[in-house]
Amino acid sequence: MTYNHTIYAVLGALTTECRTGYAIKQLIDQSLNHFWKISYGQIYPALKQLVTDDLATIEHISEEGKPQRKEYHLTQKGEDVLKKWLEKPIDQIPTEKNEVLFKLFFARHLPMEHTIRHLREYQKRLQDQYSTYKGIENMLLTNHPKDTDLTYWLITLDYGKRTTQAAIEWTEVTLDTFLKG
Amino acid sequence: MTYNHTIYAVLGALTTECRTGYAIKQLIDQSLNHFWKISYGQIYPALKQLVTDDLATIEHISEEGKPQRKEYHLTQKGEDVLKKWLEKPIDQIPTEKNEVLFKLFFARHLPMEHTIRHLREYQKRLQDQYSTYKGIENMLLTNHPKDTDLTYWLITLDYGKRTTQAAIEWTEVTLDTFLKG
DNA sequence: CCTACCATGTAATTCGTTACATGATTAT
DNA sequence: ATAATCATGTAACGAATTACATGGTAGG
Repeated sequence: MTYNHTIYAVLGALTTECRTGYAIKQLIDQSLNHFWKISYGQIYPALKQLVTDDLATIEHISEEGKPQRKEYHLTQKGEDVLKKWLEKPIDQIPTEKNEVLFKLFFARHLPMEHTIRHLREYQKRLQDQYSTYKGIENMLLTNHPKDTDLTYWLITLDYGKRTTQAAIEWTEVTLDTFLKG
Repeated sequence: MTYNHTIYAVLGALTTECRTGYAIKQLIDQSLNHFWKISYGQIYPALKQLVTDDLATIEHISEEGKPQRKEYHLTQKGEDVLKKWLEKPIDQIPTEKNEVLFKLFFARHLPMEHTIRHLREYQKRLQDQYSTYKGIENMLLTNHPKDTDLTYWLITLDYGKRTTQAAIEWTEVTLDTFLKG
């Protein structure tokens, strides 16, 4: 039996304190945002399937003064399925679809101003992204200094910082060649 | 009227000497491979739509001793639609889905060997990718020294090289922390 | 002969986003 | 009041991959 990435993402999220679909969405948005995205349209059907396939149990909870919610917990089978997948070698290096490079490539016979504008805009966004990473990093270091998970979180952040920094440097040298060359 | 990226990719390809669906696939696989992918299942329906919408003309060609083929040429309208899109600001910075970071994040309570294995495997692939970029670069510099398109090709290659190099460095420092720390 | 390459296409399936729909609670 | 947050879901749509199906030509 083979599952898709969404299932593993939800299984993974359920190894943390996240117990509801809502909380899973939050976790992934906040912690994995720069290398993984997910929508409610994926999460809720996935949770349903987990229960059907005995990978998780569901618990309906109605607490006084709180909205009704459904808490999910991994079963042994669920943990096994996740672990097995985590051990498996990585399939593909997926190609990121980069619209800037795409436009750059096909704009080679068009006026250079457009390209320069795109590059400046892209640079700005990359810089914002970099600032966001730094912000999260500082937040983590001051607010969660004991957490053992911290290391792993910082490692994925470091990846984002390094690749973003490299992309920023690319925009700099590329803008230089266009403006000076 | 708004089109999807596939349409623009095919329009863009038709600004080069590519005239058939087969040639378009080859161009994108060879030149845009590190930031764009496409399949025949996208190309042929797109070409059909281009003709329907008057963005391209079709020409059935039967040459002696050659397989039958269909040559497409951009119309003025096609060129206009492409140019207009190329000028438009970039929508989104899409999040690349990174399975290594994903597994790393969720494997934080699992034995470290798995993670180290994944990192080494990833590093190897990144190094291969980097070599490929260098290979293409050298090929371009020796074989197409006059081409004006060359600059743009080299620029997109440079992006790939820089971000890949940054990712390689990340694997190095991360492996270090796991092995020494 | 057989493999590689040139060439075109469709259908099924999977995957993901977006819009829609609902409703309780908390803080301002 | 009302906005923000917590909470759950479905339906429609769009996009992309994969498998399938076909057939010619060139070179070893």
